Amino acid sequence: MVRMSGADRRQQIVDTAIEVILRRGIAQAATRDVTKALGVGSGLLHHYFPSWAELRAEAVRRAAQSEMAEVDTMIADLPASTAIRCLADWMVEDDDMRHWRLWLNAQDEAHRDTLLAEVMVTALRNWHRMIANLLRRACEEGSAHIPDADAAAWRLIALMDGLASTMLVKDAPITPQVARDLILSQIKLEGG
Amino acid sequence: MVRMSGADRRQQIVDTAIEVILRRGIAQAATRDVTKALGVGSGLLHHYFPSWAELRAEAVRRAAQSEMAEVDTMIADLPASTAIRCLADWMVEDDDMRHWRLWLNAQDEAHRDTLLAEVMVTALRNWHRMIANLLRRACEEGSAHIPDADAAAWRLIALMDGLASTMLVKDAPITPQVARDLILSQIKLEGG
DNA sequence: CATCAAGTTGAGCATATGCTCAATTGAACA
DNA sequence: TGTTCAATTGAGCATATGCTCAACTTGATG
Repeated sequence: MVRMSGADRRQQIVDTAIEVILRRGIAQAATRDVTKALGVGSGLLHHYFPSWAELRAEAVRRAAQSEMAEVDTMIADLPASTAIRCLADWMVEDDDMRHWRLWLNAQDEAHRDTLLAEVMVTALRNWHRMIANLLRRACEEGSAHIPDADAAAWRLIALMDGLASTMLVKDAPITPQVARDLILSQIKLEGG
Repeated sequence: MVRMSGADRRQQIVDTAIEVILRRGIAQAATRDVTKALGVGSGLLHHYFPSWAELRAEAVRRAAQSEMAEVDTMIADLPASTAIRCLADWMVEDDDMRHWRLWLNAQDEAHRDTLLAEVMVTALRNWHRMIANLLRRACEEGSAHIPDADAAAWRLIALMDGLASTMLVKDAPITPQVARDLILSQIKLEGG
């Protein structure tokens, strides 16, 4: 095996863990999947991460961060009203729902895993801040009248979570198209 | 071991499976937990159920049915406006969130398990019908003006799901009290 | 070139899980 | 009383997982 510096190897392991988790789902992903994908021995993984729980949490943290950053740049230069519609589209266009799968699986696993819980709470707060700010911007730009942007943001986030969770069930009554419409109608209800 | 008729034993096994699943969570519940709780051999379980997946699906189906029935009788004789507030309270008062845990875990597991997916889709449809009817009743009784009760019901269900899922995470920013307020404000937004 | 710290290995332990199957038990019935 | 068959047993197989640890390898350093 090629020899790497500690920092690089660590990074590479996290990257691979993200891929594995996206492919197999959090509950099904195992340390062996990661070491196999990297072609390294099992001991190497534990040399850098004391436990699978820690690696997993780190992977989810990084995945969540990069996803947030992606959306942030996507909507940064758009008028708020456009950005909001973009967000609804983006939620549905996620190919094969991979990112939603990651997010929802992680949320479920977080009910049992303290490390993951911390990661999810942080990510959740970040999403809330971003969406609440977006709603406030819409008000300032005159394209919306939302009395309580914080509450509205929580409602929107919960709605998206709930819809996504249902969409992922086979033959669910909620299709991506329906979900998108429900989100847009919710935004109208909020005063958008 | 006491000898039982096939039908009774089957029933008893499902009952015990529900208890075990409520206590340990779906992902953590194992056949051994059920047989141990019953004090029977492992073979007995597989004599009545071809696989753990089938028993598990049956247990979730029955749990969901009895929970729906419970709520149904709770709100049947109330005025719609009161019933709606009752529902919001009921969601939050679930002691230790056991039933939400079951519902959310099952939904997550349903992403991978076809049998569970069928159960969840049926349960979801039932909940939607019940809530949509409740909203329509509120309109008839003059306590609400909701243009599209079906869409409103989907939004409410998704909102509850999303809020519950967040609430279950340790140190989450959404407390039961906040969740209750968000649901009630959502109902107002819908025209209730 | 010798040394040494750090990267790396992988067999293997401990544990957990679903499920099988040959054997045993007991209740109902003739 | 004896027969029959469904109910029941439980050791054990196959598989999967996280993690350990003694040993090995390699690149940098003096």
